[in-house]
Amino acid sequence: MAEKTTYSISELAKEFDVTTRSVRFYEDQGLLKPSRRGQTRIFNSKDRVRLKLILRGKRMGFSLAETKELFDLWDETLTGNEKQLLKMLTILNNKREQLEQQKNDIAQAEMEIETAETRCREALTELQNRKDKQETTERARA
Amino acid sequence: MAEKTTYSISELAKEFDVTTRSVRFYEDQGLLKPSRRGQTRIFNSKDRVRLKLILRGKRMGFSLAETKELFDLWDETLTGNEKQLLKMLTILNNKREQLEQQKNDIAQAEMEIETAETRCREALTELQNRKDKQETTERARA
DNA sequence: AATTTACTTTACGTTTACGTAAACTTTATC
DNA sequence: GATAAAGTTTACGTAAACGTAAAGTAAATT
Repeated sequence: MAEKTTYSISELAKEFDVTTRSVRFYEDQGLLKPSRRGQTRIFNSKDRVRLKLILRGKRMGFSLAETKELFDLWDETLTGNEKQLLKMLTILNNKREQLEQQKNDIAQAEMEIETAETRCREALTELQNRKDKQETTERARA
Repeated sequence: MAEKTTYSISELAKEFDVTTRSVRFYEDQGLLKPSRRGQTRIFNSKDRVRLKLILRGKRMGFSLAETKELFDLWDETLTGNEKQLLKMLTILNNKREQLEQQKNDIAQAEMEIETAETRCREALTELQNRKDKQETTERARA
């Protein structure tokens, strides 16, 4: 079972549930660099990985520009001298800190969700109790 | 040391490092509801909490509209009937799933950062080795 | 009293991330 | 060979989240 190595625009769009418009836009912004057969775009597996990263970035609140910056930097790094490599290391550390912040945010949010849920359930049983009580008084009157 | 209960717009802006413009915009969009003394906005601690939540939401990739929806829903829930409460519970579950997704995203990102860092370090020692080698050959020639 | 400082409203401008329509070409299918 | 299906470019439109400028008010300071 060989790995598929090229993709059409609609294949990628379908797989990641985005519009072809979006994919073209990402190319326009320099985030994807498909080759061409005639006019038609041909995406390879590197493009596919990048698309995945773009979307994950979005979910994490990154702008396309930020994601592009990362891509570019990484490309530079690969061909890079010592300075580039060191720069990349500091950037990676920054990203790490960002991720820590996000983990804290998520943990907080989870706690708040639990609190909210507890309150909801309490309010529900409260309502339930009142209903029960009303029913018994009604029965008493009968 | 009593808790501070009211805040000016600039106090809040400074504390959370946003512009007053943003704070006014959030009010405009119905996310904050400060009272007034004359024309001047007076924010209470509930507003302060909400501002904090707004910003955390942003870091987590939520739009203002989404955050507002949550605020509104929670307000309704507090005064709410059974239907509202049940609706809130399902929404809380959805949020939980979103958070799970984000945790996965973060975990992935962390792994990729580690990989990237490793490659960087390898490339660096590689460069270092070449430099050392060159120096020794130079010394040999002397 | 004059000025500075902090606020206010109104309103137009800007960037990001696409949507949508129009008009055209290439490729696949009957 | 006609027609549909998928792809293309060009270009204008839009919603979100503010920035920024203008012009005025209120409160504090000198």
